[in-house]
Amino acid sequence: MDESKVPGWHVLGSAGGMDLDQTLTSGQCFRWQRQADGWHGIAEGRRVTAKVEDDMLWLLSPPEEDGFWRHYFALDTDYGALHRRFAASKRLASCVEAAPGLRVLNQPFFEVLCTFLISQNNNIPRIKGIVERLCMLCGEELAPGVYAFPAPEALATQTPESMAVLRAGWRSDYLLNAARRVCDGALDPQTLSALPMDAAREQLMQLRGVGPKVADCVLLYGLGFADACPMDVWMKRAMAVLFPRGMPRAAGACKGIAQQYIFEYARTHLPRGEKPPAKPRKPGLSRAKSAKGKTLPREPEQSC
DNA sequence: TGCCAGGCATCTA
DNA sequence: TAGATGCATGGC
Repeated sequence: MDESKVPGWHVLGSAGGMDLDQTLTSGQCFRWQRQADGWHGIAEGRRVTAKVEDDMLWLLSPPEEDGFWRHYFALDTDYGALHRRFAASKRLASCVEAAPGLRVLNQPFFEVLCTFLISQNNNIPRIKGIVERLCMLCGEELAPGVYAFPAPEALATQTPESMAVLRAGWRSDYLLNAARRVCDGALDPQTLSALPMDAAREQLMQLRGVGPKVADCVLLYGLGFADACPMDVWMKRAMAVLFPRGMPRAAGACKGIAQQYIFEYARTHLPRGEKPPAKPRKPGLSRAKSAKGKTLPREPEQSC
């Protein structure tokens, strides 16, 4: 037996201040569970248990998968340096203070696409439930009762009838269509990654069920477009973090997303020591929310 | 029990 | 073109 393939606890590397609780509960991923021995997760057919001790990231996984997880956890991004730069901005410093251990994960494209299609007009507990049922329906069984996220080919063979068990509502059609577009080559992550970000966003939005929000999440989490965060989106999210008064019930999730956007925006847009540009003035949030009287209250501007 | 959710497509004025 | 509405389901 090849000993190198035996899963065992080992150090992947310095955690660099990463906090798994903050990162894995921020709403960017949906297949992690906290258990007594650490965080249990599945990505791209790989199972792992992860924990941070003394700022070292420990994994219980086959060592040959270390490269995958190093990329997944973005261990090569120097968040310490980022945080020092953020200190120049009151806004960013507030976000860092709220969740200094938050990191943006690099997740598999198809998993991100599907989970964020599921996320629309939905809440996180239910999103997780639908994702788990989807994996049980057509994902590979990695261990008794443990399923990988479905491959596009496996999902594409499903039907609206077979998808009914997901209880995902109209989102099932979006999932089927997305899987089939990936399978027929019309949607290819490598091609998308090679495009300029705006072109990649435009192509994603050709997909039924993908609007600006879902497209940006796929660009950011699933395609490595770290700057998939237009200024107005960034500022909307920042508002939710810095001015929580009047936030809807999902404030926790909103905060997580806000911080992720802020980190990535600042990382790619702010030259060292430079202040972020002024916030453009925009009307409130989405039309639908305004119509329902759920618009976040506007707050006075803060200079950064 | 009823509101609302990490949107989006479609309809209407 | 902007605003309104409906969509399926379940968490809270």
